[in-house]
Amino acid sequence: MRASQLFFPTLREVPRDAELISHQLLIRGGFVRNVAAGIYSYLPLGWKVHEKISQIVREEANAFGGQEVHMPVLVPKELLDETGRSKVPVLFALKDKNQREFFLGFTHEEVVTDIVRNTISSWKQLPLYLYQIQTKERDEPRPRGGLIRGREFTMYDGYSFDSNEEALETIYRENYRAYGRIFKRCGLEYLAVEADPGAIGGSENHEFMVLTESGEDTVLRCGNCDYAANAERAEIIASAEVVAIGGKAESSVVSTPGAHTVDEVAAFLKVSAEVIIKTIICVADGKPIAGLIRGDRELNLPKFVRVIGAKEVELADAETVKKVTSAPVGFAGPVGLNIPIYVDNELRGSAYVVGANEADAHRIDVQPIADFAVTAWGDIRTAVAGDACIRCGSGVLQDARGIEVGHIFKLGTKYSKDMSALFQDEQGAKHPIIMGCYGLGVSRTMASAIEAHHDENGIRWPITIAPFEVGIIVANAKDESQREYADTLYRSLKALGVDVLLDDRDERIGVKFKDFDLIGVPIQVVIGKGLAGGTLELALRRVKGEKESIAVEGAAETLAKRVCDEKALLDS
RNA sequence: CGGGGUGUGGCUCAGCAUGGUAGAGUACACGGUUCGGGACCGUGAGGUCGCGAGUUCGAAUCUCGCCACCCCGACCA
Repeated sequence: MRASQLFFPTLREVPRDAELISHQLLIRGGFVRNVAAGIYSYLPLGWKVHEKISQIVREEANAFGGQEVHMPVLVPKELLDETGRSKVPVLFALKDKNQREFFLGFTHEEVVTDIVRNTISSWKQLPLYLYQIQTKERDEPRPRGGLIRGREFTMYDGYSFDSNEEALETIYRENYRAYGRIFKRCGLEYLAVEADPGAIGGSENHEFMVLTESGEDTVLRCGNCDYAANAERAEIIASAEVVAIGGKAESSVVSTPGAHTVDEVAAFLKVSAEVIIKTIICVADGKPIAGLIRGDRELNLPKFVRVIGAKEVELADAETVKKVTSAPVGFAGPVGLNIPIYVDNELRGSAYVVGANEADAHRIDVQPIADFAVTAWGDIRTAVAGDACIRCGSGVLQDARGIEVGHIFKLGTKYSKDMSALFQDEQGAKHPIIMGCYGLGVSRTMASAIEAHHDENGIRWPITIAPFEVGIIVANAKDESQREYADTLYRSLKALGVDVLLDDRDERIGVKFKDFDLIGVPIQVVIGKGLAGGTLELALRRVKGEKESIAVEGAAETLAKRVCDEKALLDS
């Protein structure tokens, strides 16, 4: 491509509405343009990157026997009624001219299961793996960060169909490995972590996180074994035993005027947050309950739901808190509380500080069981760095930030049962097909790559997903010999299969450097004053400030080889 | 959905407190000078000041309502 012909409207300044670096650079580099909240158009450069990522995903899915299909964006309501998912809140809904109801596809389990149940009837037709790379529509409560979380985005979604658990295990591992290869080829450092399955259900599942400082998720991994989990999901080893009760000081109420938060209470009483207990009033399936955790910890709602066996748990509003504790928010405590009290495993000590259930007062020297009834103990707090590893017991968890770019699930028979997708075994007996689903955010991977690879001048695309592999800069567009040679080199590189951008614009060289750095051309060649002496300059975007000299003689071959070398660094 | 913020040529912003009919930089067009890291001079074109009411002789500016977008939280299949 010649830059003079290429539509890539770069921006000098940071767009006002873009906060995240990937969002800023995608817009500044002319990759995407915003249309509405969470909805973007891809311009030529953006689409090239998008398609390069898609192609890598496609190749890896095909490699384990995946077959590409393409399902519709419009999904009839009746199909989602079969699994009850027509009530999912993020659905975009619309009607056709006959008032028939449709949704815009947010994921395609029902659609693909419908295809399979109408075509598959025997164990001999399994296994089957179908996938698509398609636009998904979700009316997210809060789109954010450009391509990181959009309402319209591109997702790879794969679906496996098997007749037995072993086969599901096999295809699940195939996907697990393929995802690893995909992110590696895209030049991304990733981590597969155990995760909460959420409402999609199923048993085993893994999230694939791209590790970057700006990630919105916290992941924990063991320094000793290979355990890794989303911090939300990571389990915590229960304390060995309950400390014996007896001989402890009588609890008493002290005045703590204006101290609502743990920090304020800790400062006022001159104690550490570790000896303060947070009493968090929640509503579980309509009934108030209390969850007790250490002052410096976070209550983990998914864990809490499992411990108490409720369908749904949410934080109580201020009014409920007042009704239950007869005190304003900030002074709730377990002593004298007349609702079920669940206590985090960690709180096995004595002499805690808790709220006194009256304004501006806390109670000190409190011990669970001795001073209040414990409905049940449980793991209800969110794990943090420093906690012991649940798997090996000896390692300590370390934290990192990540962006969730993929999530794979063993679904089991959840959807096949709801939709009667059955197969007959060798004996002729009918069973629901065993399924798995595998999602990978293509557009989110694109943004994540920028989050992971950028500097103050712009994007540093890994060469495998860069919009161009090599960029040629003509230093002086008015120099006939430079222009002619650049054109020759450009044609030679194209003939060698190199994806090359020739900057033949009548611009000062500074403009060209800035644009190339901004859009992230990985290998940059300058045809300048050295041409007369038989040399060109070569710079790598990923290496800062270094230029090397290469010979004009065989330059195209030299560059083509460099492209291969750079790719090999990622593919090894 | 709760909290905060922002809407003024394509882009980034000033002007608003104390109303008098819109300005800079950049980008764009033309001319000239430049030419190895976003050049300089000159000329020119480009704006229903988010939308709608209201107050006023007069509203970008004051009042009320609405909308859009961004950030934090809730949520996130």
